Amino acid sequence: MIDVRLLRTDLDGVRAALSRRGKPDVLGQLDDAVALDTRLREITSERDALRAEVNDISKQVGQLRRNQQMAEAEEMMGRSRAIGDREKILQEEAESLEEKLRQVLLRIPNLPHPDAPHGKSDADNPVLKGPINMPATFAEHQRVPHWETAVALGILDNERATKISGSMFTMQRGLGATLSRALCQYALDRNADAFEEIRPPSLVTTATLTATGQLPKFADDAYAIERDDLWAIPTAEVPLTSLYASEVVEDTELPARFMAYSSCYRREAGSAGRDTRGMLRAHEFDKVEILALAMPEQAEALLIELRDRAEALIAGLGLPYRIIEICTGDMGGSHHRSYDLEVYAPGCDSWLEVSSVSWFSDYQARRADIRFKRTGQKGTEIAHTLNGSALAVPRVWAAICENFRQPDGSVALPEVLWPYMRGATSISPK
RNA sequence: GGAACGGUGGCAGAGCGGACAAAUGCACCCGCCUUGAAAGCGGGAGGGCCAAAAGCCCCGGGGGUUCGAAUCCCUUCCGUUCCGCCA
Repeated sequence: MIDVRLLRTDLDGVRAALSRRGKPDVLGQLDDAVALDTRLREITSERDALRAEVNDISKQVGQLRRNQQMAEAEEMMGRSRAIGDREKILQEEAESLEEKLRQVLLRIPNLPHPDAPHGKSDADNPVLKGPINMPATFAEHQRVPHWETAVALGILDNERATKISGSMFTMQRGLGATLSRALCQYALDRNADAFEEIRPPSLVTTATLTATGQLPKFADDAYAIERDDLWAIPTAEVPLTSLYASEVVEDTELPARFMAYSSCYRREAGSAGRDTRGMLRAHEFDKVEILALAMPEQAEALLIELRDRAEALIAGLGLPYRIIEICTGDMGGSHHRSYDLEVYAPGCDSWLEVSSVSWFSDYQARRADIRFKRTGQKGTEIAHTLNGSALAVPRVWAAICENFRQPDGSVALPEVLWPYMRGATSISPK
C-alpha cells in the first residue's frame, strides 16, 4: 500500500512515478484517494474537537458529583449528551470514508524504482546478463519436448493426474517424482547458510492474502475455501511475508532471512488452453522461495544477493539461462524493482521463467503492518520486503529433461543432484 | 464439537465505572557512586493520527450501556486446561 502522506506532500512525484507503469486508470484512482483523504481529515479534526469537549465535561461532572452539586452536574450531562450525538454522526461518516479510502489505496500499485527500465510490455524487458551456458547449436536429440521424453521414460503421468484432479494438474512418477523432491532439497540446502527454513501453512486468511497484494484485485487467480474463509497460497511468499505481520521487529534482527518449500496453487484463470502440455503451467506445483525482511538501506544489496543466489542454483545445474530486468510496464503491482531468471528449453524452443526476484519497498509491509524499531530512537518505521523464487520445480524439471536428453532417450542428471537421487545419475527407460 | 478459565506496555503482572497511558517487578537508556563492574541512589522511556502545538485514539477485534468504560453487557477471534473425536 502506498503511503497516504506521500499523496499530500508529493502528489506530482507520485503521479509521475505511477504513470511510468502505463496504466491510465491508476491516475484516476490517485485523484479519488486525494479527495477522500482531504475530506477525511476535515471530518476527523471536527470530530476530535467534539470529543475533547465531551472529555472535558465528563471530568467536570465527576468533580461536581463529588461536591454533591447534583443540579449543576445534571445540566452538564445534558450538554454532553447533545455534543455526543453530533460526534456520533461525524464518527460514522469518518468510518465510511476511511473504508472507502482503504479500498482505493489497496488497488493503487507500488511506485517503480527510479532506475527500473521504462517500457510498455514484456517485449521491452532488457536482458541484463546472458545467455550463459548456451551452446552454439543444440543436437537433434535435445530438440524433443520434455513431455514426450518424460512420458516415454515413465516419469510423467499427466493423463492420470487429469483423471484424478482435472486438467492442468501434473503428476511425476518414479525417479521423476524423486527429481522434483531433489530439486527442492538442493535449493534449500544451498541457501541454508543464511536463511532460516520455514514450513508454513498452505492455507491462509483473507488478511494474509491481502498483505502481499493478491487481494483484492486478483481474487480470481487464487483458490478459495469459502466455507472456512481460507485461501490456498499461490506461493510461499504469502505466509513468509506475513510471518511478522502487525509486529514491531528490533533493528538488530534485520535483515531477517527465510526460505520455504511449499506447494503453490494457482487457478490460472486467464490462461485456459495455454501451455497445457507437460510441466510448464499447472494448478499445483512445488517451489522453494527465499525472502528477506529489511531496513530500507539494506534492501538494494539484498535484492542483488537474492538474484545472485537464484542464479547460482541454475548455474549449478548447468542449464542455459539469462537474466532479464522487468520494465515498468510489465512489473507486478506490488513490485518496486524486479528481475526474472529464464532457462532455455531446447525441446520447446522457448525461454522459461524459473525465478522472479523482487523488491517491494514498504508496499507489502505497510499492508501487513510490519514495522521495525531503531535502537535508541523513538517511534517505528515500516520495513521493506524482498523475495525471490530460489527454484520453481516444474520448469527446471522440464529444462533438465530437454537439455540433458541423450541420443538414446535417457536423461543425464546434473551432478549436484546425485546426492538426492538414491544413487541414480541418469534416468533411463525401464 | 462440549465445558471452564483467561487475553492489559518488550516480558511478567495489578487495576474491575471518574485524577488510568495505566501500579509494581524484570529487562532497557542516561547520570551519580566505583580503579572497573555489580549492588545502591537519582532520572528517563509505550504505540498511532496531525506539518506541528493543542487535541484525539489505542488495555485481543467488533458492537452496546453511560455525562464518563481497561473496568459493566453482548458478540467474535485467539490461548490454556479438561472431555469427545481423529490422522
